Amino acid sequence: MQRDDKERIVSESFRKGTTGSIYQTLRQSIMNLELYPGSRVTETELAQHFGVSRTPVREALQRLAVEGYLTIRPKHGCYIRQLDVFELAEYYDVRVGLELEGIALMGQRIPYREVAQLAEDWDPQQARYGMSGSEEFKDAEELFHIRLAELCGNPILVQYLRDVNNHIRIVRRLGLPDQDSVMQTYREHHEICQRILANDLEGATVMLRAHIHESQAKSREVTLAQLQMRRRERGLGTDAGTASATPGTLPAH
Amino acid sequence: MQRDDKERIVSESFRKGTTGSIYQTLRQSIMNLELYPGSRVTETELAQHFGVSRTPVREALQRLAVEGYLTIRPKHGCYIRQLDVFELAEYYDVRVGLELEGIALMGQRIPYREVAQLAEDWDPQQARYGMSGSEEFKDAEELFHIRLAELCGNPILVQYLRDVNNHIRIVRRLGLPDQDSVMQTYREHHEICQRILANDLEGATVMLRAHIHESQAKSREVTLAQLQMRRRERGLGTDAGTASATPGTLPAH
DNA sequence: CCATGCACCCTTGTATACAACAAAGATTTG
DNA sequence: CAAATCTTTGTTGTATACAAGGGTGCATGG
Repeated sequence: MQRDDKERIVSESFRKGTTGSIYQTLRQSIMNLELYPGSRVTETELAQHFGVSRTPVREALQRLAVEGYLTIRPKHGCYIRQLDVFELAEYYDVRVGLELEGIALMGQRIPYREVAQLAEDWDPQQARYGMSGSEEFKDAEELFHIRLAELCGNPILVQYLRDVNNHIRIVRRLGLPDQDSVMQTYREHHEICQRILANDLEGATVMLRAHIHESQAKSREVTLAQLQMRRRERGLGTDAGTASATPGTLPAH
Repeated sequence: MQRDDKERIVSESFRKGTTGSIYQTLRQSIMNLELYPGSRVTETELAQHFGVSRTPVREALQRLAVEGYLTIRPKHGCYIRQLDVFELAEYYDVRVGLELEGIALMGQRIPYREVAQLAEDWDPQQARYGMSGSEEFKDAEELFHIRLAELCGNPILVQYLRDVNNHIRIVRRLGLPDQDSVMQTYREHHEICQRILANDLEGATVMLRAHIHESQAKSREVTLAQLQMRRRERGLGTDAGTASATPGTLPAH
């Protein structure tokens, strides 16, 4: 019937209602590292925190487990998924595979108009300097790659790319890029579009691959630094708070 | 902690227990087209059939929905996902992206021993003719691609490839290949390995791309034919049985 | 002091009861 | 007769009660 049921379900049925909001809140908390990787959460605990029964909490947790955000140890508890620098690097490589195939799929039928629009959006001349270091820039950066992939006309591929992005967004948001990085991103995005417009798909893929690999390298640094920092924080705090994620660390709803 | 939690969860926690067995059974039924695409199932119905309460059934359905095997219309029912030839083609293209990146990731560190083993397994000289048209051959064919991908050393990529395979396995099993197709598969698999061993990654990717595209084309024919056939069956049968999947169509447990 | 077995507690897994909502059909009214 | 509304029925969404299993700590014996 529809091509992207997965996304439909997410937005329509899961985002509304008790289960959906809990799922989303938990996912955000994991993303923001408010729920520290490796810490344990229990269904009862979360149910009390959200003021609902265990049922919707359980469903949200099940879903998060399927999607890889946490691990359910049967009859024992849920553990927030660990950040693993190697694993994150692997996600970046998957990104490369998907995005490059996206370019390749454009083949001869290049959607010039849309690519030109993207190129314009990322014209270094028009770079809004206020965006450096902001969340807004991170979102825009991620969106560029999604948009580009969408132009290949393969919704399933985009769906997978979104999934990959969900997993690396945690670290993607950690580092605040300096002005130079922002400008470089603008240049690279712009150049990639230009290559596509010039029918040089080969050149575009080479650039895109390099571009993602740069992000990969940066993410690696940032992750290590962040983990170090958090670990130090934990080391200083009371040891009791580290074993289980206290409900207080979750945002009030 | 571990790299492939997703797979771990599947095998450890989901496959055992009530929820797990129901999940697996339903998934199989969907794969075998025993639950016809588009038909509706209800939680109560399935619970009665399996002799359990709605809870485990519900969890299994939720999971199948997240994984894209069915669509949950809120407060209305679950619909088995439609087979869509365009969508299937898209999954094949994602496969291309992932598998090709897998080859690329081997880079300079080619695991010669393992590739050589694969090449030997698919030596056309040793082709077991009895396999033609058998389920065994389909499994082996799918496994070849997984094995090859595993050699790139990126478990996450393999995980995604497995997910893609889960979605196209439905149609992959439909057509029974003739002797010629089997031999051709042997030759191509063998040749791809040889290229890799000769350090000709470029050549290997070209071949692999063509190889998958052939499967894609075949799957397209087979799907169309199968859907036609099933539709004719449905047209002949009682119309009552088509609206909802009767429990009788599910395998006894 | 160490190993081993046991008991308790905590957490998940399942069953059941109830509430809310949507769709389809009956009924009423213009 | 048609259209709109109300009712009824079926289905999912949530809450709660109970069952089962595993982990930890303690006691006990060597």
